[in-house]
Amino acid sequence: MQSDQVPVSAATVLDALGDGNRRSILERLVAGPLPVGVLADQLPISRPAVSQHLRVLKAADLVVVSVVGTRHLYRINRSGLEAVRDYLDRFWTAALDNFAALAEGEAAQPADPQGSQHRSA
Amino acid sequence: MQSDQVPVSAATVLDALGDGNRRSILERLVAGPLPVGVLADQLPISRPAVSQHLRVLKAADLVVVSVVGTRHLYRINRSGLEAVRDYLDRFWTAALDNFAALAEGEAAQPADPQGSQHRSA
DNA sequence: GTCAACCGTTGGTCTTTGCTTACGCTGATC
DNA sequence: GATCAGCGTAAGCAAAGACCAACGGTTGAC
Repeated sequence: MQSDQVPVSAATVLDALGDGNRRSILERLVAGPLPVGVLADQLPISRPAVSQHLRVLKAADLVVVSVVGTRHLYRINRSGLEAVRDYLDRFWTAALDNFAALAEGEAAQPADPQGSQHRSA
Repeated sequence: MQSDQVPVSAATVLDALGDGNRRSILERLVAGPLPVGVLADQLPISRPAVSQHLRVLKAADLVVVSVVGTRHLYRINRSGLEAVRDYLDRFWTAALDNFAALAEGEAAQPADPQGSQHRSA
């Protein structure tokens, strides 16, 4: 019910993508739909653990499931990816604006020795 | 040394973005560069906690710091965002290919009652 | 030189969360 | 109807990590 009308929040998707095993699951699903048991065989965790990760990924609209008999085929979904892309684009454009504003500020008063000398601690 | 030549891995960036407080920090920095103390005042966590989060964000190339006297001004950086965009684009195109391949398969043998009836658990 | 402001780091505590074992349910097969 | 394959869920436990207080270091002001 939450996979079509209401888009998931970017926070939910990023929390889902914040785990290495969940990213591994998605990378396996890139090659094509897979059932839970096959995913568990390809990962160093048990099948219930995979099932729990898939629940998180499904809540984030990153995967969809097709029930075929007793097999649950999971497949990558684009809805979750859209939410992240939009979220990141906000920072992207904002970083551009910040950089432009900073360049203007430095052009206005170019005398800033320390600010322009060291860039990383 | 890691902020320019060698791009950070998408895993590092996604792990960094997997925390709500770190995302809040980035959202504050969208409006412009801020020192650590001001960030801590705007967030429900202490200043050392903010400092630790900033260390993670800096390792992920999501922020850069400009030292001005005793003040450390943090600003959003695009390098980390690029890594995530590239990573997500892999899934994006792969999901498209999967969908195309699946459509071909269904067109080849459209007789699949259960597979097309229930789509979500 | 002295003091204050600002920040990074460390040690320790506690919450979060990821994993496994055990169990129950559904659908296919005979 | 009985049996088996394939999953999801709940409970308990261990590892990860997020948090704070205290400390030390550096810079600027006087």
